[in-house]
Amino acid sequence: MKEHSLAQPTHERHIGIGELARESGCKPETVRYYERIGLLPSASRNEGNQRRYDTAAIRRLTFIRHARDFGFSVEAVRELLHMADCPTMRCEEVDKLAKRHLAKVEARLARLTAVRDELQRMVNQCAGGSIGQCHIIDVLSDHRLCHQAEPHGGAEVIG
Amino acid sequence: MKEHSLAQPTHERHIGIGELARESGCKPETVRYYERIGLLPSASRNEGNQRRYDTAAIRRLTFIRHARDFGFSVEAVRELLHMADCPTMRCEEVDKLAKRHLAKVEARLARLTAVRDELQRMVNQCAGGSIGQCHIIDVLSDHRLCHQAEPHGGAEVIG
DNA sequence: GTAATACCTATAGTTACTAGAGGTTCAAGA
DNA sequence: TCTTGAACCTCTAGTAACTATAGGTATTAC
Repeated sequence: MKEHSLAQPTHERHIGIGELARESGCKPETVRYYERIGLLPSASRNEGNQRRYDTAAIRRLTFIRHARDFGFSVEAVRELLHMADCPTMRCEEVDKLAKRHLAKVEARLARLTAVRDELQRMVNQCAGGSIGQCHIIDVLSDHRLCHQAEPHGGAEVIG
Repeated sequence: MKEHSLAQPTHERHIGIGELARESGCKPETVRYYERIGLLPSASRNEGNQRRYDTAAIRRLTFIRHARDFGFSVEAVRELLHMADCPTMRCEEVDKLAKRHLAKVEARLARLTAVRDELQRMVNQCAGGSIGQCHIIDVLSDHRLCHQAEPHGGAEVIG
């Protein structure tokens, strides 16, 4: 079965930061940022001090972007990268990280669904009069009018 | 029918910032922050320069927290407050704001659901071997293994 | 009176980037 | 070869919505 490492040296192709960014779906500033915070190793430079990347870098950045897209925090991505760099390690740790993350996503999903339902109710009940009789303002003003079973969590539910 | 204003002067009760925070489910620092950015008016002070609040302030802060809990941005809350302060205004604007927000919530919900499904698939397929054969690392490394119909959006999906 | 707690201001830190200023290098066309 | 425009460089500051810290004052309970 295949073994994957995100740091294999390859000599196939050397591209600039712009192309790397385009290929992995982010911006050059973000690539430099990831280098600064140590998610990407310091890139090699050409004569004119510009960064050059090989396919290993593309793979590593794609991994990072993909993990970020799944909602893993930068620190979690750092851990995942570290683990992916040790292919002989047992994968229980990865699994634990993924499961913990899944639990967070599910909690957030439940909360967001409740918010959606309540917003829908609010919007549906708007009769279109003056703000003095507006149901939306009512719901936002008075916690007792809220149909949600659970109390409101933090404001970070949506982002 | 009742009219609600968030700025009615009342003289029932005067409480400190700690109690206000407790009653509306946030921290004193947050209350001061809201005052600083103008969501709450400058509070009156007692002899010793400490903020005192009446029930109107409790109502206003509850409104703010509730709207934030629903995921409205601070700027949207500022608009909602402004509208709630004019009870004779037509409520179309509030309705528009709520509907726009609902659309955002629904988009986010769809995305988060897709992420949840993929995470679940990832976790379920973990056979518990070494990281070299770990399916989770695979999925994160290789975009082609991802079952999602839509391309990944930004990393801000989850917060 | 004293000690614990609550409060005050001002400033800096958080997350994960993004944007800007001001300057250098590269690639293509005339 | 020269020139122009895009891409690149570093460094610093800005974003959202708070949160935390430092260093000091006020209030309250005993």
